[in-house]
Amino acid sequence: MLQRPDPFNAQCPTRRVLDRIGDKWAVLILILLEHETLRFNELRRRIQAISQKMLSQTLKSLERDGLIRREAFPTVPVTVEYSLTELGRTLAVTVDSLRIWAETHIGTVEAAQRRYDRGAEPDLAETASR
Amino acid sequence: MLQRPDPFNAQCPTRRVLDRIGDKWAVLILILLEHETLRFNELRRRIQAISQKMLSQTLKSLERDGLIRREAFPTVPVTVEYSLTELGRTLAVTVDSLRIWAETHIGTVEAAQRRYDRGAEPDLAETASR
DNA sequence: GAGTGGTAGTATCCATTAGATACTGGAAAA
DNA sequence: TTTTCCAGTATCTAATGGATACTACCACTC
Repeated sequence: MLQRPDPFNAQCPTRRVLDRIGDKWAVLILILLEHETLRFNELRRRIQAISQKMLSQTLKSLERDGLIRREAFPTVPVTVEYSLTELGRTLAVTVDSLRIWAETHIGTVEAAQRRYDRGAEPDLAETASR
Repeated sequence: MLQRPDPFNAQCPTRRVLDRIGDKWAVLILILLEHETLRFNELRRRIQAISQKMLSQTLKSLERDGLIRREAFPTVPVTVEYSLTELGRTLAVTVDSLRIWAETHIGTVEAAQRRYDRGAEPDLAETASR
């Protein structure tokens, strides 16, 4: 390893990986595939408001990164199954903790948003001096 | 709580929260602020290739969500410090595990990409039949 | 036997978004 | 005196995301 990973350097590969992970559709797909194998249109129905194009694109990227496996069965019409690879499984666990965080703290976040939108200081009227 | 959180429903608030979290700039900012308080231009220098506009926008969203705190000091020129709130700190820990995942598995991901780009099956030449 | 719906996508176009660039205004450094 | 820094905003353009239509084949309904 030539230099230690630095995701804040735009050229560093870990940055590219983080950018991929930090993608809303990728996150949702990983979470969904964590517990079951799903087909293209099943994924589409589950992830509301995703377009076919984005689903197709995101699946392709995830496959390229070795995170998911695509298997096509020569049925009529063709059947395509998507599942996590071992690598993908390790990431899915991590990513799922984001979902858990969101579900746990959604109330606090929404309260903060209301406070902010009501037009004032988020916590205290603090504009300290130096 | 009227219904259980479902991030796959486009209307569910947890989905909106996940979308916010699943944002590459937000992820990087949270990781950076986990261990220190930083000012606007310091953040900009650290996060390579972020534009002022996106930094400004992302900071505003994170502040609105109650994840970071913005403090302005009436110096000349004005000094603005950004730090995590308690809520933000809980998220930063989770998000940082993404960075750790990326740094740990970057080699495997890059190998998978090379294999994929070399034009063939990612793992085995498997096109099973049914 | 015509129409509808399902399979897994691709192609195209347009709206939204991200990014590049220039600008603010006052002070300090070169 | 020109440049630099602070923390942004404003504007314009390039890239991206999303809506829609289409493929080709088959099953099912009417």
